[in-house]
Amino acid sequence: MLSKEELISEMKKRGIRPYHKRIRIYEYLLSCCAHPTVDEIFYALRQKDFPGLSKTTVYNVLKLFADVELIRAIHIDESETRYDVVTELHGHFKCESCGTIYNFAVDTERLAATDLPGFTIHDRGVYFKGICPKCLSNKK
Amino acid sequence: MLSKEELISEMKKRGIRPYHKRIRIYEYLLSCCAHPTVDEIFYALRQKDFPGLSKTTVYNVLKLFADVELIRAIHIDESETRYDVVTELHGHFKCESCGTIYNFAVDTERLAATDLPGFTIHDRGVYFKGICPKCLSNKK
DNA sequence: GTTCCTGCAAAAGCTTTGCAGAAGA
DNA sequence: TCTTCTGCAAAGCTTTTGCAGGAAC
Repeated sequence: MLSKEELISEMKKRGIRPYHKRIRIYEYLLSCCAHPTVDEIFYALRQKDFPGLSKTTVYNVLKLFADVELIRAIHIDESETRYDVVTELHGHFKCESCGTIYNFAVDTERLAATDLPGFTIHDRGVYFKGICPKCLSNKK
Repeated sequence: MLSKEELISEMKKRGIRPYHKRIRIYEYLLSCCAHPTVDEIFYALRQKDFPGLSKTTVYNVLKLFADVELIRAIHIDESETRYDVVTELHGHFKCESCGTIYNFAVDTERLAATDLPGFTIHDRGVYFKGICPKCLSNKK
């Protein structure tokens, strides 16, 4: 977990200004181990920090963060964009029962070696869907 | 490429009725090497075969096909669902410049072995983004 | 003081739903 | 005939846009 000063220098490094709300949204993304939707971020911060927060601002900030590659948008399913702080490559598993998204390790070497001659790759995503162990045991 | 009879038996095998429009939509998906959006399918078929075709019908049929796993929905990007006939596992590369989606081979064995103990996996997707060779050479 | 952000409201996609009429079995 | 599908219109969602007021530098 980065300190507030590190968050700020991380933003400045990427050429965006460390406004108060941006910092809180970034902090929330880092502290929240899940992969929140815009709604989750919006309601959590409005309740905790900014009663007058607008959803538009959340959209604006997330879009800005994604543009400077501070975060990554995840489109594992239709009709809900989720966000993830950028770290090393990993896969996302979405449980079709409870909706939770889990991270898992992927073999970066192997994935990098796939047959795309002459292609410039900017982004790689690995998405699995199924049922998580928690939901499987609940059904029994 | 499957014959019409094969298409029909493929549908019956999965418990759905081989109506005329369903067959044509299925044929279109098989003949169209790209990964069409609902709009592409809709306009192509309305022009060629069914002047009175409704977009609702296209949505309905695609949803039905996906439910019986005749096709697969691809969510590589926000705001546009694309469709792919189900074959063996492969990756999708979306060109950020021209929007084309290319297939590529992925190492199924390796992907299957990732660390998800106790998870039931129904669907696996590998999505890359970047610039395709065609667009790269156009820029030069 | 000037620039840039925030937030409201409205608009813009894409997709789903409800229902009456039509087609298929 | 009876079931199931089709298509229109309207609604539902998420996300984007325009613009005025306000905060930051």
